[in-house]
Amino acid sequence: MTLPTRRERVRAATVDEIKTTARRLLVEQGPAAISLRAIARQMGMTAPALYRYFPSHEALLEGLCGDLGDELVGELVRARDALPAEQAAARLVATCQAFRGWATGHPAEFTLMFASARQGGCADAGLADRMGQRDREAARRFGPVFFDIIVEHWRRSPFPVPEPDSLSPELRGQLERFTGVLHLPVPVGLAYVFVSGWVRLYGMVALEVFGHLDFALTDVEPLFQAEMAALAAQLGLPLHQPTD
Amino acid sequence: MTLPTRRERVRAATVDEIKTTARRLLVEQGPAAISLRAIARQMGMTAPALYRYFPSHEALLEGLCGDLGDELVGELVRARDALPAEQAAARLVATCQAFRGWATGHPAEFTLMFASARQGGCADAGLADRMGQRDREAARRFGPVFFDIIVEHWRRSPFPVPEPDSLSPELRGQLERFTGVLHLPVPVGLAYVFVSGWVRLYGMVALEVFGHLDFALTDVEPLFQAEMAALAAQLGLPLHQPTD
DNA sequence: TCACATCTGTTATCTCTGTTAACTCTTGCT
DNA sequence: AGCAAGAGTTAACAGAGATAACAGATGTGA
Repeated sequence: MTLPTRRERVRAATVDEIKTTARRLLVEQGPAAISLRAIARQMGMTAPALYRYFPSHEALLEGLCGDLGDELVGELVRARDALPAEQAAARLVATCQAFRGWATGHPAEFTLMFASARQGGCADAGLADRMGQRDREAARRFGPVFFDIIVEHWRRSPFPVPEPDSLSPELRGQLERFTGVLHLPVPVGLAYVFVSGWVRLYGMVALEVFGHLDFALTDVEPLFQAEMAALAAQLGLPLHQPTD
Repeated sequence: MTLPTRRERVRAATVDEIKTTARRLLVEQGPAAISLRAIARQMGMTAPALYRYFPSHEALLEGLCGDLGDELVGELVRARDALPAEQAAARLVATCQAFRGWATGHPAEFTLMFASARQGGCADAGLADRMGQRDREAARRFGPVFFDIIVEHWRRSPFPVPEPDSLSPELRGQLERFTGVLHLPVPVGLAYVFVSGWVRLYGMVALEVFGHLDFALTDVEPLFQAEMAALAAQLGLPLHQPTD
């Protein structure tokens, strides 16, 4: 654990400025505007200089996505810790609202992080690299945040979850492996509640940000509140949502 | 209603070949490979010739998305009509499975259609144009397909839906406007069931295609079957899913 | 203090992209 | 036959990512 040298410090600062500039271009002019030349121009540099900091344009975007992920996780944690640990259900709802708030407040960033095709599963395994697979661990980092809160709530005040027998063997096996990896002594039904809820949360937020709900709704807020109320009820805590 | 002239026919055929070629490039080499020059090369033409058929690269992608939408809607209708109209709940489940099947079978196409940011709602109204807003009516076309089936099922065998009073005034107002536009004499609760279900379906399929579920599941199929069973149960018809 | 090596930036250049203008040839109609 | 519209070409421009070769600055050890 040695101190960073002076060079390392200015280098880190430059890396940070590059990503900040890239993000400003993303927000102000869209993803297509994140070009090495534009970034360099904004910084008073020339494009090839950026290759001293990132090996490629794609690597720069990955770095940006990493920062965005850190920021989003920070928002979620902040929302969680704003409420006392005893009110775990309220914490979960607040964290969900923070997730939606960040996504709708930063649609360009959300799209960059979440709207890329999967890694495997295609007929051609290498296809994902050619498609915009930015942050392979985007959801890998946010899902667990919610799961942790759910587990914490369930420990404090257990609520009914599906019985193991009510799940198909294949699904139960996968969910058991998931909870097993995390070394958490919780019922599989809780994992199912989590995954099912994560699907609902992501679906609603993504549909809203991508504008795929405005064929029916002009404002997603009421629907979101209703779903949050349903979620709270499912967690055994009928929550009267604050009309913020 | 006049017959298409010979010129119009060969022109339509060329337009079709352009979109087919673009799609092949998309599937084989990713979205970045859909360049005018690559398309023209594959067709034995030069790039500027394509401007006789599409005013811009973006317009070409929009046209492609339109075709993909037609294909997907066709798949959904085919899945629906493969079952007798009396089994409306089974029809709905089959249509959902067709949706997932097409999305997972055509991840590149699905991403192109559904993973673009919204039109309005940004601080800057013109931002959406700079972001990849391809088919503004993508979801606008698929949602209603599912809603029609739900309405049909509800007419044949009404199942319990949320009471109007259980919905917040804002949400109820929006849902009433939605059903009102469609001139369908159905309860608002049915619209809520639809929107909520559409969120779950889209969320699950998008998470699967984008690879954002593999932190917990290696195969989404069992989860999907479970959710379909839950959906069928909600519709008043406990459906024993076929172990395909 | 001097010398050497590393780091950070430059310019020049390559191939590729979307796009436009100007031109040629073919097709179809009068 | 003649003429206009359509469909294709080549040439060119600005901008993209990426690489190589070069120029100073920075930091380190003799």
